[in-house]
Amino acid sequence: MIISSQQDKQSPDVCPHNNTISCGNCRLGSICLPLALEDDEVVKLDEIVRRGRPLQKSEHLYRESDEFSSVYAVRAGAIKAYRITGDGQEQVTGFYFPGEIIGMDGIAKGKYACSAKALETSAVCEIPFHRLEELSSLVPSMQRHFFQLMSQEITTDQQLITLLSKNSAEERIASLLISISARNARRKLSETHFRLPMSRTDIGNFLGLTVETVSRVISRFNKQGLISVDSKEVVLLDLDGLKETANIKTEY
Amino acid sequence: MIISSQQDKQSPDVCPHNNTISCGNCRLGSICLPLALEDDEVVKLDEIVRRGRPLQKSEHLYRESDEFSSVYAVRAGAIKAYRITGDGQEQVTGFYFPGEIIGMDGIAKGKYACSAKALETSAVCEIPFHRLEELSSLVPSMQRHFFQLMSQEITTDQQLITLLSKNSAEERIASLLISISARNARRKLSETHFRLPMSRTDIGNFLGLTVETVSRVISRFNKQGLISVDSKEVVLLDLDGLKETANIKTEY
DNA sequence: CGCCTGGTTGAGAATCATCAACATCTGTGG
DNA sequence: CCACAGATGTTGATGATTCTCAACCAGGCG
Repeated sequence: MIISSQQDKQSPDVCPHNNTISCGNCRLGSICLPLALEDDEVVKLDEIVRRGRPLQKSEHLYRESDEFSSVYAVRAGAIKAYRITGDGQEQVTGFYFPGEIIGMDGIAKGKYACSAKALETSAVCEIPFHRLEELSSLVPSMQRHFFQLMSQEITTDQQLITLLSKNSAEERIASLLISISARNARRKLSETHFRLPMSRTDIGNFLGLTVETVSRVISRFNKQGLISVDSKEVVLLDLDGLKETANIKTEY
Repeated sequence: MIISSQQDKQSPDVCPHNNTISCGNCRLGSICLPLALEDDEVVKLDEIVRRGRPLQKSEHLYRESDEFSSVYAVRAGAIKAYRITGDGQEQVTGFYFPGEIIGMDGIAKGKYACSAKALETSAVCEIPFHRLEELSSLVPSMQRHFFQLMSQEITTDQQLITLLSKNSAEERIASLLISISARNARRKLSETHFRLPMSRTDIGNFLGLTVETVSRVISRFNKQGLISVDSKEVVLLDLDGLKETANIKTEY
């Protein structure tokens, strides 16, 4: 019932009642668990999930080379994963929205391969990995589901590889907007009106572009009437036109 | 004992005695299974692994959107994984050498997300996924190992993302050479003398460069005395210099 | 022998990075 | 409440890296 042992005076803007959320009644369930689990299996999952205090903006969930112990389901907000290159630059490897799982890169070596940082006030469900392994052994559909989640991460990464390798600045940025739009739609949010939680710099570091190029392209989309931008608020005015300029198979 | 029911007149250049190889005596075991399995567990694994006929050069192991059924351990040769982009270009997502596992991208959707094609005469061990799932449920260390393999694939992809996003043509090509060198070393082969199994075009499609650029950079490395090239045969003359040119944290 | 694929090399063009100036936003302290 | 500093974003001018187009060469196979 009381989750706040390590929480204390730290949760200014999240309703404490949220702590009573369980996987059974979480409205993200269908995204984070697209799988048909039996009721008692959901209960088992619930027992291992830890719902901690919310993360403030720019707070770290974990850091590169921290000891790996858990994967996390994003419950609210937005998280970016990034690594620092040999010469000190930041490579953003992904943005994670509610219903998505982060941290699976840590399993291989027992240390996280990326750092994870909140882009805005966020909440996550911590899933201790050794408990998840136990549960996966007992519940085949759980094991299957987790294999699928990891495989999904692989194919997502490969789409990004293709994007970076083959597509122009305009195509990359259009693709990102479409991806965010589609992920919003999955959560029953507007697929045309939303707020970008990340900075232009983050977008550039994700898409392999400089801030200036990101800014220019977004301005251009704005002038062309494809989108309407007010700092981080975006309206996709012409989703079809945007998909055309993205020039990729859009399935996400 | 007899594996060749579907094989017949098809294995011209592989010694038939190879068919007696088992996971227990495979000299790649320590790469493909870095994990301490008990003897009886290895036997169980052996029972589910299918060692089929060899693949001829440019033969497909599977194709994008084929129904997913198995992952494959490369036993000999080299395999490339690739996908075709919306506008018909080829994006190579990885090269797979003996001891490495290919096909895990198919788990998420039940269909392979890439095609896999032999770059030279190759042999693979087929591991039917549903059998692997069963075994993973029974043998915790097996489950753990497979989670780690998938996680490894994720971090490898993320390294490629970083390479594509932040590094110049020279850095990318130097990195690829170093990666191949390191993977050879892991297999107790020369880390300085080897044959590139893939074409210049494949390298370009992997690294997000045109053939011309690949060719030019390789010629330049040759002139600079970093390497010595004779078509596909490569000698890394100055591994340290190459690592400097690569300018990345080289861990693979 | 000659074709065809794969590879090399050159010249010019295009995209994006760099450098620089300036605008805007945020939050802090007077 | 305003002023200011620092961070973040925008816009412009210039330049470098890489792509494109084109010609040419080499080797393998019918």
